[in-house]
Amino acid sequence: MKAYLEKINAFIAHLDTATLAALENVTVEKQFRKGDYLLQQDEICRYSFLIIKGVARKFYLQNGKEITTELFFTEDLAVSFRSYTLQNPSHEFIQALENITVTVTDYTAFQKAKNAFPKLVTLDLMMTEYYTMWLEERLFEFHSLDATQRYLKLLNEHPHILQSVQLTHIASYLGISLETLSRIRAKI
Amino acid sequence: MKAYLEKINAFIAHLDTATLAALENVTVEKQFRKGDYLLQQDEICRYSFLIIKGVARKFYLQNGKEITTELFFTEDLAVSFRSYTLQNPSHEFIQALENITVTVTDYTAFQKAKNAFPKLVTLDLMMTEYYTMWLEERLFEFHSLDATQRYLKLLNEHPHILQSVQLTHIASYLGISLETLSRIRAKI
DNA sequence: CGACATATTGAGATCCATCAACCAATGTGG
DNA sequence: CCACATTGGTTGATGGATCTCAATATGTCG
Repeated sequence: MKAYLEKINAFIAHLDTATLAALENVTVEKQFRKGDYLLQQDEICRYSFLIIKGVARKFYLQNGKEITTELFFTEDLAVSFRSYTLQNPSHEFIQALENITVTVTDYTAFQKAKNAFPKLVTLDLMMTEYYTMWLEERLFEFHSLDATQRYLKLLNEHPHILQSVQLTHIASYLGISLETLSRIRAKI
Repeated sequence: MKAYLEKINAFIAHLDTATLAALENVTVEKQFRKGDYLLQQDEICRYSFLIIKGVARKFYLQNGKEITTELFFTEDLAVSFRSYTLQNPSHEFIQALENITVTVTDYTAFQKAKNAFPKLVTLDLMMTEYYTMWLEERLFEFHSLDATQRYLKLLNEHPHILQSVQLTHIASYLGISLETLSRIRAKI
């Protein structure tokens, strides 16, 4: 599946200059400071954020508790998918966990660019497919792995995660309590 | 989100005749009998199956046990997404749970049609987005709902499911044991 | 009817959550 | 620079949700 990311990057690299220019035209580089919100609940997700450097997370509130649903690392595209796609108010937040650098793409501008440059539709499709496969993988984890296995898999995929994401968020992301995570770690 | 399905149908309804013809050219109607496999493990998923009538399921094997990952009803598109997208061998099966009618679309033919008729790329994107939002919803269920809540939600979304899907498959789909499902049902 | 698949029920074990106490590191105001 | 609050993490005790195994019941179909 990592291979598919390379395919996407190759696809971008081989775009004609006009399409590439159109793509670059709708993106801006931007910085956020640790703790900043890239998106707040009830806002419409009007931008996608490609992480250049740093870590962010996506979460929502359930009875006042934060449920972390996704962690974003370098090369990940941070959006609230549903809000972005439907241009509806989001029930999710996106927050920088460190000072981060991102390239911001405006939804409306990108849609217009897609109309003018059809290859961008293909690109959009490929990126969506990639996210979809990732989601299926994550669903598999919840369906078939216990807490320890999920933690080990995460560690395996992101060996340096402990340096940038606190255990509270990791536990929430794994769908377990902080205490359980702590005990899992103690046992290893 | 149901609204998005309508948007997709409206999009299809308003396609120009040439594109529409191209779309119809790559699909065939077909029947399967109860128990038949639309896709087997290790096969490449070379077709998508739009369910016209009947019910099917997708599952994989884990230590010889069948884990049902998705149930397909009328208007659903039955594919092993990853296998279909990457044209890799599938680790999933797709099986008819009743005698079903589907429209089969050939992957390669559809890709070619997309090259000739760009609006089909947009259609593909929309359908993928729809599936993606569905996946996010399902992930939310695993992340935040207990077994009883998941069952009630499923019943609510598919009131007639008990007539066509046996409890064994429903339990597996919900990520719980058959016994637990039986007890949940007894309590209601 | 007999046979096989499907579902229910009971008992015990296991995983994980919750609540509470405690600890360590960090930061802040006086 | 110290006292103390705050945040993040650990550890212990207990209970609840769910699993597993086994026995029983209820189909369903040749």
